[in-house]
Amino acid sequence: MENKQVKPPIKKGLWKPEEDLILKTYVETHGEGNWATVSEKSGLMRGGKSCRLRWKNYLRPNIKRGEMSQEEEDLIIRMHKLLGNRWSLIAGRLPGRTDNEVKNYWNTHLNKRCRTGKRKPTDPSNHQNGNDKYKSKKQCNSQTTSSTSPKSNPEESDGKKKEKEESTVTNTWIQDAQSMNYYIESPVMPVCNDAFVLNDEPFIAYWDSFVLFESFGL
DNA sequence: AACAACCACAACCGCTTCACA
DNA sequence: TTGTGAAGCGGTTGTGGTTGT
Repeated sequence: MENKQVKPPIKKGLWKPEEDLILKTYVETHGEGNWATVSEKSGLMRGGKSCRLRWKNYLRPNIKRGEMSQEEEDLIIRMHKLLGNRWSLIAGRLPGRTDNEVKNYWNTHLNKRCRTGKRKPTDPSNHQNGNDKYKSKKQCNSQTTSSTSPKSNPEESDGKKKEKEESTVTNTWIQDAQSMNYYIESPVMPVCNDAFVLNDEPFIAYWDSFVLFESFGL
């Protein structure tokens, strides 16, 4: 009974800089993947999930930190209208941004604004100064931009989910799009928005989201 | 100065999906 | 085809800084 190996307790809570350094060094040396062994072999007393999340959201190269630009913000709003809470998909269209960051930003900034119908003024100066009440708080890991990892291309693996979501996502998107004055034009897309329903089935549900995005010029 | 309330963000949890034997 | 472990995802909670009283 007692010969079971007692696992060391998994550490939780905020990551310390030295832990970041250990994880970063380890992943840069050995590569991503197999997160369960990363925590063991690196000596970090963290769960594999925690390591993966920390790497993905903060330590990975090309992570973009700091305030969202007006363009990014608009994109999030528009895509959320189309896709709902598909944060990984939305983040996939924002180079350097993570799903967690997009989700947090939505929940803290955009959600309430959209609910109240207010929009942030487009004045760029407002962007630098506005809402930076807490800006200096946690900006320790600033990096520059680039693309997301190729492995987790959410748009490809997303086909199966679509059917499940079609009732919630697609039923209103045309109305939303129209209300936002989008003009949909695509080689494979009928010009008339009303033509998206085939035999009671929303036509859009069978599309790859890529087509959807391209159609909106995103 | 002290404390409570508020806010933004980091991290965790549980479920789902994927990959592979 | 099926079982299993790893990875991914989204919702929720925790943490710590700022502001107001």
